[in-house]
Amino acid sequence: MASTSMSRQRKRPVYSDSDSDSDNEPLAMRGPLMRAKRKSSNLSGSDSGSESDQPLSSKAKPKANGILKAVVPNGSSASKPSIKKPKKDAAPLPTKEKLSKKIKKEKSSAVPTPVAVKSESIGRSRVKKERGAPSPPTKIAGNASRLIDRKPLIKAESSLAASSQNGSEFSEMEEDEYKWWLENKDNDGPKWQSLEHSGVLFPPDYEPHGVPLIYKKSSVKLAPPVEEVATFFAAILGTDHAVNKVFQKNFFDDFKEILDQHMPGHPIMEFKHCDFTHIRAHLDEQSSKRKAMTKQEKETAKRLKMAVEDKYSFCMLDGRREKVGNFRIEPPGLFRGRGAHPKTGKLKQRVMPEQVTINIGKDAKIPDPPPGHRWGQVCHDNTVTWLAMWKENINGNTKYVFLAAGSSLKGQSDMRKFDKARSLVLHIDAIREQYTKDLKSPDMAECQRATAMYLIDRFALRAGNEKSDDEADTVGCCSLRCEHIKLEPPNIVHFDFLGKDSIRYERTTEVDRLVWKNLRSFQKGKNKSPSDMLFDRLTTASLNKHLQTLMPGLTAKVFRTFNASYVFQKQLANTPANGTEAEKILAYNRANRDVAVLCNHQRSVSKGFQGQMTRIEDKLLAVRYQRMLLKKYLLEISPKLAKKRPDLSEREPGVTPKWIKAYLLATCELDRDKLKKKFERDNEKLQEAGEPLIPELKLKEQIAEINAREKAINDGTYEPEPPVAKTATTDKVLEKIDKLAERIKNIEVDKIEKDENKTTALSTSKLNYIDPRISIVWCKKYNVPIERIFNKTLREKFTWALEADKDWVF
DNA sequence: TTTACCACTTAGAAATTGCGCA
DNA sequence: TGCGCAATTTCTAAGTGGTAAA
Repeated sequence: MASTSMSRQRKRPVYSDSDSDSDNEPLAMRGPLMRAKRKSSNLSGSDSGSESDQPLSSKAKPKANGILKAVVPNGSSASKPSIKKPKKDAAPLPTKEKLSKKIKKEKSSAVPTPVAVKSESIGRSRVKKERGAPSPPTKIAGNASRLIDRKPLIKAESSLAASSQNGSEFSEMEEDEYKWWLENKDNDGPKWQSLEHSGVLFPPDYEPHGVPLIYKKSSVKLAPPVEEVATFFAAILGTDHAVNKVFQKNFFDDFKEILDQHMPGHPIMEFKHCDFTHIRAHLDEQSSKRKAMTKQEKETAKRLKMAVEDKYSFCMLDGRREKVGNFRIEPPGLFRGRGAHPKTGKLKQRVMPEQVTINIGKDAKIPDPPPGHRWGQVCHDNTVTWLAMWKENINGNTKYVFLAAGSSLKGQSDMRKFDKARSLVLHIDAIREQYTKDLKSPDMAECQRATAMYLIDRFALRAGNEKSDDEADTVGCCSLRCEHIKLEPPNIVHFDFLGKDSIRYERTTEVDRLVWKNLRSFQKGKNKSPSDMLFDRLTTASLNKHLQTLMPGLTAKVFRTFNASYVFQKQLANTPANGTEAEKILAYNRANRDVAVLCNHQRSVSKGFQGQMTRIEDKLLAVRYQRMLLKKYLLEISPKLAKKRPDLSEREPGVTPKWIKAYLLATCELDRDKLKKKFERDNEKLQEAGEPLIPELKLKEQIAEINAREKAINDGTYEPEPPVAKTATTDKVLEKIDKLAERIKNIEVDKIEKDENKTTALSTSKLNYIDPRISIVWCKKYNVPIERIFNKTLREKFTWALEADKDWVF
C-alpha cells in the first residue's frame, strides 16, 4: 500500500537477449519434470498442458538426453543465433505509460491523509491521525479499556499485571485493528516505546514412569533423570534418527554421562545392548489413552491448557495488544539436526529460568520467575523485538521469543522486505547489464562476483555463508566447491549440492557461454582440487557490499524474493478467466509451484502417497462407471437423444469390462462387511434396550442375496441397476449426468494437483517469498474468495496487504 | 580484515485439528 | 459416527546479514 518506492518512476525490466545467450529470467524453475507433468494434464483451459500454451515466455525444453535447455523469453533456444527479440509488451507487467499513471495514483494514496478507517473486526470506525504522530490510545470495550486507555500506560500496577490476576481478561479484550501500514513506519530507531508481557512458559517437570530399560535382556530400573533421557530415545524409535549411527553415538555419549552421574556402578556399557522398546510401549499406551479420551475430556484438557497459556499468548506493545509467537521454552530432548549434522542426537538440556533473559519495558512489571528461581537477566532494550532469550547447549545458539507472524512488528518487516524486492524491479536491468559486462572482467574477484550474481539471479541460489566443521556440510552460491558443478561443453552445467536443511539441489541447465567459461576457469584454477572453493575470491560480505552500491539495501537474498514474486505474477496470467473456481485455483497453485520449484522447496513423499493416489484413481473410475450406467439407461428410455447428444455414446476411459468386474466384486465384499457390522451394532443396541434381537437368519438371507449377485457377476449374467429412480424423467437423468461430470472434473483436478505436489512444498514460497499483494489482486481480478488461497494464519499475517488496489502490480 | 556474535528470516518435519465420506 | 486423509499449526533447526571486537 504505502510503498516507499511508489513515488519513483517504475519501469519494467527489459529482458534482453545478448550475444552471450543471456536469458534474463530465472531458469531453474523450468524443470523437465514440471513440463512432463503439465503434459499429462488433460484439462481444458489456457493451462491445458499444451506447450504452446505454457505460461513462460521463456521455456526450457528437455532435450532427448534430459538436459534442460535454457531459452530466451520468446521460447526459442538461447544458444541459437536466430534469437527472436522478446516482445516487450508480452509480459504481464504494465507498460511504462500505464505505470506512470499507476504511480501517480499510488503516489496519491501512498501518503495517507487522515482518513476514517473502518475497523473490520468490530464494525466501528475511528479516525487515524496524521502519520508520524504517536498512535492514539486504542479504544477497547469493557474492563480492558480501563487497562489500555490509562496514561501513562504502564505503571507499577500495570495492565498486564491486572489482567493476569483474573486469568484471561487481557486476552479476551475486544480487538480494534491497528492499521500500522497506513503510517510511514521508520525502520531505524526504537522498535517500541512500551512493552509489557508475562515472560515465558516452562515445560512441566519430568514425571518418572518407572518402566525399565532392558539391557542384555535384563531389566534395569533407571533413576528419573536417566529415565527421562532414555525416554527421549524411545520416542524416536521408528524414525530415521533411531538408526542413524551418528545420532546413536551422540545420544549414547550423553546418556552415559547422565548414567555415570546418577547411577554410579550401572551395567550399561554399549548402545547395541540397550532395548528401549518397553519404554516405547509405555509411550504408545499413553498416546492411545489420550486418543481414547471422550470428546468432553479432550475439551476439558484443551481448556485447561489454554487457561495456563493464556497470559503468555499476548503482550502489550505501545499500548496495543499483540500476539506472542513462541512463548514456550523449548523442552529438553534429543537434538534432531538435519542431514549429516555432526551433533545430531546430543542431549538438549532443560532450560532453567536462570539462563533466560527477559526483555521488557522499563516501567513494566517484571514477570515472576517460577517459584524458587530467578531470571538470568532482565533488560529493557527497545532496539530489538525479542521478549526473552536463552542460549541452547548444543551449538551455543541464541533462542528468542518473538511476536507472532501476524503482529505489527513482523508485518512491518515483511512489508519492507517485499517493497525492497519490488524496488529491485527498477534496478534489475542495470544490474544485469553490469554483471554481464563484468563477466569479462580481467579482475578475478570481479569476474567471480559477476558469475555468482548470475547464478543467484537466474537460479535463485542462496548467498552461501561459510560454515564451521561442527555443522552439516551444506552450501550456497558463494560457498560452492568445485565438486558441486560438472561442466559439459559448450554451456551445460550440472549442479549437485546440498543446500539449506541438507536439501539436495540437483539441476542440469544451460548457462550463458561466458558464465560457463568462467566456471571452467574457476574450477580448473591453479592446483585446485574438487574440495576447493569454486569462488575463492568471493565472500557473501564482499558480494553484499557490492550489491549495496547497485541499490540501497540490496543483498543476495533480495533476488530470491524478487524473482519468486516476479515469476509468480507472470505465471498467474495463465489463469483461465472463464474457468471454474477449481480451474482458477489450479492455475494459481501451478504458479505457486513454479516458484517453489525455482526456490527448490522440497518435501519428502508421504508414506501413504501411492495408496492415496490409487484410491483417488478408484474413486474416479467408480464415478465414471456410474455415469456410464446413467448414459446407457438414458439412451434406452430416449433413443432419440443419441443423435442430439453424441457424448452419451462415448466410452468412459478406464472403465473396462475387467475393471467393472473387479469393482463389482469388491462392492460385494464391502456390502457383506457393512451388513455384518450393522447387524452387530443394531443387536447391541437392542440388547441394551432389552428388546428382542434381530434373528441371525435375517442376516443370512441378506448375505445370500449378495452371494447371488457375486455369482451372477462371475458368470457374466449380472445386470446392474441404473443409479437413478425408475420414475426419473429424461431431464432428471441428464441433470444427474451433468452433476457427475462436474464431480469427475473435480476429482481429476485433485488427482493432478496431488501428483504435482508430491515432492514440492508450496507453503514456504507462499509464506516467505511471494508478495501477498499479488495474490490478493489476483483474487479480486478473478473473483476468487481470498479464503480459498490464504488460510486464517496467512490472512492474519498479511492483513497489511488485504487492501491492495486491484490495479496493483509487483 | 577476520571472527564472533546478535537478531532476525526461512525451512521442513511433526503434531494436531478439521472435514468429508461411507 | 468413526475413520482416514488433508489442511493447518507448531516446533525448532538452519539460514542471512549487520555490527562490534579482536
